[in-house]
Amino acid sequence: MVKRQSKSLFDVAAKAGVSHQTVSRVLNNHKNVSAKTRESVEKALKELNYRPNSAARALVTGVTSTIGVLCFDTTFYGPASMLHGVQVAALENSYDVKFYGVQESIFENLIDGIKNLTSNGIDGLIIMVPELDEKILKSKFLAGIPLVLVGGNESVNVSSVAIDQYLGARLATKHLIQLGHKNISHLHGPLNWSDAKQRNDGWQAEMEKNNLSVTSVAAGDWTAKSGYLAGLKLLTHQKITAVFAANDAMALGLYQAAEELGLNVPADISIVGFDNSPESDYFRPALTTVNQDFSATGQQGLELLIQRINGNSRAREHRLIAPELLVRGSTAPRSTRKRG
Amino acid sequence: MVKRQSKSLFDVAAKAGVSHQTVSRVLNNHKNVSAKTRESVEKALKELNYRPNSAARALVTGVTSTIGVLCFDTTFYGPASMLHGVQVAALENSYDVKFYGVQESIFENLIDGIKNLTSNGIDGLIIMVPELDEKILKSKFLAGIPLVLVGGNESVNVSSVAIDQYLGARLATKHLIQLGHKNISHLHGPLNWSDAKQRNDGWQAEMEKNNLSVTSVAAGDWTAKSGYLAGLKLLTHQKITAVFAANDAMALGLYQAAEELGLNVPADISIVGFDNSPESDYFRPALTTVNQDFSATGQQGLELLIQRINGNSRAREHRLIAPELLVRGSTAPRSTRKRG
DNA sequence: GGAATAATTGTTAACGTTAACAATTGTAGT
DNA sequence: ACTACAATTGTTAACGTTAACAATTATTCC
Repeated sequence: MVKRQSKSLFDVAAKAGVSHQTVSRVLNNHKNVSAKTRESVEKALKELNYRPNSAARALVTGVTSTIGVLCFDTTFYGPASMLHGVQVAALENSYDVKFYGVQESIFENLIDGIKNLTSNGIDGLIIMVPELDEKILKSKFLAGIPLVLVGGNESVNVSSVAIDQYLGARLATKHLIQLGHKNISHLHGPLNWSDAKQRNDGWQAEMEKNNLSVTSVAAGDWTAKSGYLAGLKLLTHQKITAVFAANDAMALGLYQAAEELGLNVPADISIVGFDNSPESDYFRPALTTVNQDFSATGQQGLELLIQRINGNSRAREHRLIAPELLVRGSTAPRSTRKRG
Repeated sequence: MVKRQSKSLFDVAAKAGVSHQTVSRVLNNHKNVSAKTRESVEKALKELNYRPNSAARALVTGVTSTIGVLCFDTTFYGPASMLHGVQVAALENSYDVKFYGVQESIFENLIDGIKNLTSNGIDGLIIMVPELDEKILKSKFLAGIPLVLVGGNESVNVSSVAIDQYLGARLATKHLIQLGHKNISHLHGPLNWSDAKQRNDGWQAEMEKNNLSVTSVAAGDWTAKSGYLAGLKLLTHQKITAVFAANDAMALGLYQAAEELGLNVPADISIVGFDNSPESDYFRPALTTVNQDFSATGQQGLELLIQRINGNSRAREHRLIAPELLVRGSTAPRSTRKRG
């Protein structure tokens, strides 16, 4: 509780022989400060190693130059990269970033996080969690706070940026269909995650469009292990010739299961992942996957938030960033040879 | 610049029919508030949806309940996990976390980050970057700020927590030696990273202790790709029977190179990684690697920082957390059969 | 029951900054 | 030189909180 006493405007003012307000003017680049005074103030500023007290500034202006990020607490590649994107973008726009990570994206935790972040410490908030109850957005704690949803959740009344998961899933599925596959499983993530849900929907839509059955699904939890376990079950079904996994880690687990079952990827089984994690190009075979531009997402999320903070646009905006399919070595035309 | 006008203590006080100071007492759990007034104040607090203004509080107390984290801006598994560990620990101790990520850990960037973080907005600082010039720690901007180095850097005058990279590297190397390998390469990370340096030193020390040559080394940049490229060169040397890679991603790249060169892991080449990334157990073969307890590191770093903030201990403390070797499928006794 | 003391509440000041306005100084035009 | 106006500087107040002290009310003890 030792108070770190740093120099105040008054100290600088005394040294420069001016009033504290003049020092403030120099600091904030106001015009109407004569070159001479500006110079002597800047000299004093430097000599005293003055740094502004952000709390005092925030108190009087109501502006903190800090944005809050409510995110899910994980090191999964996808969420971590998105977070990273926001952070880089914030820095470029000289905003500070305050994080609050929830271990589970349930109502109470999210509200706690929002309460914490919004106690006047931030100018705006980015919410970036796997699932989001619409009720939360109506919370009184969010009243008046510029808000942007990044990474998956949507709501008519709130600006948002997301990568089009639905499209990504369709691209992946379409690719498999074009290779001649008909029995295509989907290994989805936790369906309470909006990303998982949308990838699942995309797969389903593309399959149905081609009159293919959507009965073969398995549930994973994003981890390689869950992919492996699901794979052991899925791949014993003779008919399955391709699996669309909802992320790269689970796809890796599938590789392992395929190997144990004596199946070759891609000769016997084609596999598509999602995320384009940096290692996926070095899986053997290299993984066909869906690339997402996480930094663009972060960048644009921040852009929208700054718009809202500055009140430049009254309208809500919803942006969707298109992902792209990267075809690599884990997918091949459906072979006619019998498995087993 | 729209000032979000929230309720102040005075609004609550008026509603409850007491003075603002009494409300403050209720908020801060002071004793000597009668049950009756406390109750009515709490009612008013709730009805008005009061939330304290942290800027005002910080201004008068000098305490922000926020710690700063200066870190390297990356999504590499190691650094990202460490960051995650700190964040979780901070939340548990009800500290907020402010991040500043540098793209390159050079002097100017780090000083910028320190300036930014320390402008009175934080109670203490955790520095967690790949390399750290001792000069930076002497910077006037750090004067008086509780400080802890986490994750690799050390300095006599500053508390620190790190995972013992040197020990980890020795464990990995020793394991290979015990399996009978003699020509053991090391694929190191960027040697300006203290972690990379220490892993390299550990490998070297263990090799020399056993009178083995330390001439076969290659340089990577932590990515799988760099591991692959290095592997193509390293593994063409007939004598090499084992490689210790400085992280898991590079080890994965080595797998790929080995495969292309027609070498079997582990029959022809044993490979050890470092990090125990979640996927490493599903590399084929599963990767023998060194596990690091990142969350413990974050936890203890925060613990030390809180000690310094509270002034409980005047002495600097240096903690080293022991990593452990996980033996999996990528290492095997040196085979006597000829390669090629 | 009255004094002494403890418990509770209120009042004023302070934190360091910016905003609003007032005062001063400089400059240009007649 | 004198007025009008612009440019520069200074003074005071305010942001919302806690700290320090003062004032009041309740309790205890003889």
